[in-house]
Amino acid sequence: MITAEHFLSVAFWAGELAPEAFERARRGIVERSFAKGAYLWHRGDRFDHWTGVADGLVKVATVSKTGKAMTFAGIRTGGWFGEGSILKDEPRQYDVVALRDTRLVMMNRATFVWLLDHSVGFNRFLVRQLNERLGQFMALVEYDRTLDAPARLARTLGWLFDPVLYPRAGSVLEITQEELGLLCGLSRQSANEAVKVLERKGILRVEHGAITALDPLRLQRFGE
DNA sequence: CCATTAAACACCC
DNA sequence: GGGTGTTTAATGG
Repeated sequence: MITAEHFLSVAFWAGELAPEAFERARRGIVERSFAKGAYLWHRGDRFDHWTGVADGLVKVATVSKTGKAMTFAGIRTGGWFGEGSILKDEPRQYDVVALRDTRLVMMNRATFVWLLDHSVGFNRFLVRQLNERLGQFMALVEYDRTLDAPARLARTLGWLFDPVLYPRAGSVLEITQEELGLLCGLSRQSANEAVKVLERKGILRVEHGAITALDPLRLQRFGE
């Protein structure tokens, strides 16, 4: 179980819950740490928790039958994910890997279902999040075939600066170019090159181990 | 061939 | 020490 302050600090949507729902949610959450490189779960696992990133960075990916790696999303501190498997009560569809040392907060299924049945605030949050994700996945369709390296990196970054998914995130993201490469399927050199192209275009600023988004909206739509 | 990447190295926060 | 910029050799489409 986690404290009320901690809950509020890792779940921006917790503020939308009525007192009873807030308390139920808090009691249904436990925290757990994962080392860099560790799998939070594999495709096919039964993992009965809805999950938030309290601190860290995580990659949601799969490998196709032909062996091709495919990244669906990166989740940074403050992000919540995995509601699909809980809602449908089915095994995980994707692998999830910690790209750096990461602390997770995990809500058990019974609590999630109770919130779904009793909390309007929780449902509003979920609908908003699912709708936003839908938009991202539609953008993924053209991602692989038609976009060059800078455009792919820009969009990957755009998701990490999504104001609906990360309303308190601000414009600075602590991320290394190696981690960025892992997220969008580029080598470190290519990620470095792509990031400099985008800096020259004035839509972001590169710092040591961090990226500042000067224009988050243009990041998401880059290459359109 | 050309493009990309892994590996190795030297800087610098 | 970890992250970054660059070179070089290997790799693969």
